[in-house]
Amino acid sequence: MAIDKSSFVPPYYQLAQILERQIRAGDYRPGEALPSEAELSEKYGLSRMTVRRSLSQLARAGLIRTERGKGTFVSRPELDRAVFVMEEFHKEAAARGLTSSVRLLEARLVPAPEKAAGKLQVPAGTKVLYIRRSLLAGGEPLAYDRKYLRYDRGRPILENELQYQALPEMVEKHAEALPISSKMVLQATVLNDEEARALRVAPGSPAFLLEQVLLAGDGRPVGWGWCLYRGDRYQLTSVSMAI
Amino acid sequence: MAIDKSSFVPPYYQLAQILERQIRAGDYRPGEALPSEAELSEKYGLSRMTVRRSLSQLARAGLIRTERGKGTFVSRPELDRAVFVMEEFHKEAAARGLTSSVRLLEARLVPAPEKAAGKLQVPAGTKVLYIRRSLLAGGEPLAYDRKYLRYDRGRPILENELQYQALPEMVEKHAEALPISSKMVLQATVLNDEEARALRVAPGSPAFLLEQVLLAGDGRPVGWGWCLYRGDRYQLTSVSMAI
DNA sequence: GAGTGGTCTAGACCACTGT
DNA sequence: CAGTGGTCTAGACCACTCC
Repeated sequence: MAIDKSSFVPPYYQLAQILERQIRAGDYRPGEALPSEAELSEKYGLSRMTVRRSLSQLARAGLIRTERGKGTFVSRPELDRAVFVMEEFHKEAAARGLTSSVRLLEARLVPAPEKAAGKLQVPAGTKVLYIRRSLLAGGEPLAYDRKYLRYDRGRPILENELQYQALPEMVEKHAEALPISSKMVLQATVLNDEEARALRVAPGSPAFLLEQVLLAGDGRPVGWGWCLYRGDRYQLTSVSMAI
Repeated sequence: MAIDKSSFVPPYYQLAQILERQIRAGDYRPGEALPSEAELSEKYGLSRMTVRRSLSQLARAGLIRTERGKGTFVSRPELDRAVFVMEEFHKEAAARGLTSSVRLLEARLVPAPEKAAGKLQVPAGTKVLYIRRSLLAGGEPLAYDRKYLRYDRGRPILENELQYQALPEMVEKHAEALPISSKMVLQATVLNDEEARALRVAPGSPAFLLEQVLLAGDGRPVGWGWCLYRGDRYQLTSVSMAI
């Protein structure tokens, strides 16, 4: 096992692959130390910086862990730990080979209800933009989205926009500050009558409840809402860190 | 804004923080180019390698993106994208300040039912280890776990172990191959009578359904099962990439 | 051709853990 | 003390993009 410097695959990546294979094959067991950076550097004819790049890649993937002054050790795999990634709606539908569209059910300025006012940090009763949308994938409803957005500019809302734009762009156009980050909470729930009707399933059906808060660059909340994903059509798959 | 080389914070990290602040403050807008690596190197008195380290940190966090031959650009924030991390049960309970424990409800060798046999890639009827456990947090059931594990060694099962050990260690001791990775699928569901009884909630209550497949280093399945998390006691929170 | 990011090197100094 | 990983440098060559 050596490094092919004429390959298109850069040496740091080749070494990372070699070490990963050795770890997966059990040549180095969990808890065991890998050769030191100096030894790897000497053995594979690479500079220490390049060796370190390979190792940091494996460390990011969770295969190894380094301890200053001691060495580099194979990690015990964290089998009961999982990472789930939820992509943007249209992107995810496209990845699954489904046509996706958004149907605007309602969009108007309303006095903020107490809960929304609290989440948006505005006085209760402040005029905010309320939006209800149905997200369709493959012609069938997949999710039902309700959101409150701060709205201070006085720009007219174009229905056209709301139907085709993702939420971030809507907020960018109509809210007072540009959202720069979002905080989400995912829960399991069962649908009430109204929600079940919107999603064309039976009341009491399971669903994911995704609560979302949009934050401006200064940390102020710009939007808040929930999106319900049909339990029979939506699931999350754990991702494994790639090296 | 300059780099303090006498600080305990390494220069690459200081520069990453400076650039992050500037991006969040809107000094560089989404789509705009950052100064080139050579310019940053000159301006902050750092070598290009060090500048690159700062930039790759910001790129990993999703704030910027590099294009070879063109430059480094501020990313449009992906507000509708979320990453959820599910930690190992005991770790998560501890993080929430709850005592956690595991109650073994059942553990015996059974002929593999058809579905389990398929998932484990063994002939139907092969003797496999079947385990039912209740995961308690703060004295109350939080999750209900059922698993099938390949079992070829013939070692006796100690109840003791099953109650206090996480699944990976159990498998390590009792299955024929060491699991090295796991694949999980997360769904929303409603509980049937048996599951609701185990979790001490009403039938029809919402729950997360976590299906888990444990894989050996060579990719062969070693274990398969589902774990149900009470919807009223468990939720996932999106993590933002830290620089 | 000039400018960009992607990779690599050889050497240096440091802080830390072990003996 | 010798050995480890953590950081930094100055320079080099490359592939790519745009003019």
